[in-house]
Amino acid sequence: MPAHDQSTRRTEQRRAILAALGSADRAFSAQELHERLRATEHGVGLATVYRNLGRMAEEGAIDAILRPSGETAYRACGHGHHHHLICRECGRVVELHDCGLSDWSRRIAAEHGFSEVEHQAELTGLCADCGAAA
Amino acid sequence: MPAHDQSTRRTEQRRAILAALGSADRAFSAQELHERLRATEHGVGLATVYRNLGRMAEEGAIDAILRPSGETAYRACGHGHHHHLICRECGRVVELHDCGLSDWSRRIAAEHGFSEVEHQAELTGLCADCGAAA
DNA sequence: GTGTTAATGAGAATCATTATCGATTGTAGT
DNA sequence: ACTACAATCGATAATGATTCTCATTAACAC
Repeated sequence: MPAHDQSTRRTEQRRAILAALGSADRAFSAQELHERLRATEHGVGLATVYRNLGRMAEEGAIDAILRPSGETAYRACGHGHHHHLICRECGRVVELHDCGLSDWSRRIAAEHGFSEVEHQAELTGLCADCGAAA
Repeated sequence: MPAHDQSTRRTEQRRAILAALGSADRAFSAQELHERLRATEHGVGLATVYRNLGRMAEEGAIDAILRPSGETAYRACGHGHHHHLICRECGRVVELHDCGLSDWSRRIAAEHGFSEVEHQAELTGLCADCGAAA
């Protein structure tokens, strides 16, 4: 009889990736994460890091943050709609669950005849530590 | 006697690029622009397209829009702080000079001890035409 | 016109990301 | 515990966007 399996498997690598993301309060690109994991016990292949980050982001398990440079960084986030406040010096990320854009977004969209609007926003600045150091 | 020149030169290519951008109400990636210019009178080299778009964006002459895929698209925009409302079907872009985010942004930043905050926001949706077609 | 030098263009190089494919390894069923 | 088999892995080739190289071209001050 065939083993009719099609669910997501719990692999050592996926666990390592989630652990690494979960223990940090900043976002990592696939490359950075791969580098970081290489130092630990069993390194994880680069392709595997990409695969898993991509999948997890699709499933909504983690958040994808598009950097100005064009690379994608990922972060373990709380669920639900939220935005990010990112320190452009150290990369620290603060989750903002208090979204004040819905009204503005809806109003603007209506004014221009747009439907099914979604908004995407990010705040960048210097966090308390980095701002003091400057 | 040395020709002590160091300002930006008015080249045929730069003019072509600006003209192509100015005549459209949507954003183009460097590749798209290069493709489009190849059809015209004198084509413009890909490297030149990249160089000029990059420079113009730096100088603030045009706006850079980061697509979800990671590529950068450029558009001739009015000056001053503004956001974009983009149709995710046809790519049409509407400039929003009415920014309702400054207060929200400042308040959030202050709450978390951040300084020198900047915000970046984009609205995506279906424009009147594309929304009707769906 | 002439000289200087920024700008161009064809192609090589780089960087992030994705695809390939044989070797592993979870897991359900025994 | 044992087996079967597809999901996953990992090394590496391939892709796609962007940047760099360098010889050639062309703006523009004189």
